[in-house]
Amino acid sequence: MGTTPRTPNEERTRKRRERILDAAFHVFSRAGYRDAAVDDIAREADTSKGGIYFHFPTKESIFVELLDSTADRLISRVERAVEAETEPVARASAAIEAVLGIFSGHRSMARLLLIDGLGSGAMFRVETLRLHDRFSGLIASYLDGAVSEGAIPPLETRIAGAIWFGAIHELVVRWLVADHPAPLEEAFPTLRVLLLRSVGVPAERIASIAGAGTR
Amino acid sequence: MGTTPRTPNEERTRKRRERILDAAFHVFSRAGYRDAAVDDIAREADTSKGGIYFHFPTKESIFVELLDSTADRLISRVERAVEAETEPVARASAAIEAVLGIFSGHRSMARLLLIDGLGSGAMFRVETLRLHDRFSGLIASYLDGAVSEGAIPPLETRIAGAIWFGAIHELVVRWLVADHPAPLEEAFPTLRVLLLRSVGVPAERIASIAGAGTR
DNA sequence: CCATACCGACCGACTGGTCGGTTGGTTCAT
DNA sequence: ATGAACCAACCGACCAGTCGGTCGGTATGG
Repeated sequence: MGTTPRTPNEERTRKRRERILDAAFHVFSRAGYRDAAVDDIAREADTSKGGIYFHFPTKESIFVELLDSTADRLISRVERAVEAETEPVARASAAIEAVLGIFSGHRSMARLLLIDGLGSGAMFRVETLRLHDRFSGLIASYLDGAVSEGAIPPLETRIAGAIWFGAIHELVVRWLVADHPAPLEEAFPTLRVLLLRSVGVPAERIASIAGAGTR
Repeated sequence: MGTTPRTPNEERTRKRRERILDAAFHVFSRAGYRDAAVDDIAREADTSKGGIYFHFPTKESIFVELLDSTADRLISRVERAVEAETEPVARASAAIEAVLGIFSGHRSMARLLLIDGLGSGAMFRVETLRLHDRFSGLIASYLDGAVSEGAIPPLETRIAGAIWFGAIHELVVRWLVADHPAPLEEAFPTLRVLLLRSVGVPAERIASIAGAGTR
């Protein structure tokens, strides 16, 4: 699509942008949006503030682009993991596991996505909530599938999606802020059981999926 | 206890502090911590910046004191609501309802407690997480009670507490940020069913409590 | 009853520093 | 040589915290 480097110059520009975004990612996830100075990003990207403002109109635009592309990547990875399963409850379970696994392997990504978004200003709150919506919408769609296949009783899947997301969010945030790394996957079995039970998956079914999912 | 006003001067000082805290509460919950200038608080409290710095050492100290006292009040209100019930599952249900009800009636309190805390800086993240801990610890203790009375099967109540808190948190944050007020209590029935199911409360018991709780 | 001294509470101008964004000039590939 | 890419220096706004000074009330003592 738009990724074809017509001239070497365009390629160079693309590389530079990428480098700035990478640096911004690191600085933001280390210091948070407010405390990250554009000069810091410039230093980390081996460029200058002016150089950055040639490629991006505002500091905010860097952050938004970073949030969006990161969320895109994350969601597509979850979707890919879920495609491996066919049965709706197993899909939901796979989604939970995928999210925890990805975050577990990318602490700073998690930090950026889940904590810094709410960082400051109405602007960001809206942006971050859009992100929450994408996730919980994804979950809700799996739950809708499970309902229509009769795997679980009918329920307000929008609310359930939000609840699932909130539960996962809280566990990840705790893991992020805790000093002791305390492996995130450790909480997965309990989380899976609670979430599946919450939407009315029968106990036997949970047990059977548990066998496939945990090891 | 310490509330005896020895001299009229002490009383006056106490009043002044209180007035500053009230103003800070309003300004913080309107603008967020970072965007709230101490001058703004001074204006709202009908005093001056110097006046504020006579009573408080730093801007941060105002915020922390505000967070703590607000959380204290909130938690004690929840505990009082829960004391009315004796049966452990009903207690948990009452706790959920109480939290939603209180937040519903105090939007700005909720905003301050749940959103602005994560606002900025590691300092605050720690402070806010302490608050999350208090809540989810409270929930965990109710769940422990339910487990020991045999009302629900054994489970990792710490994790379950975090999950419950995360679920509630997410719903409240959505309600806070949404433009349309969309009554918070509306989500309560779904939330209660999902949370109670998640910890293994039998369906009949949930139904019986539902009758007592919703109207 | 008044005058002097004193003090806690309070004020607002100022300081020091930070940081987003701009600008005018320079480098470099083509 | 020409324009895209880049840079260092700079600007202006903002803001937490400080400081010298004011003021209303209270205590003292004559």
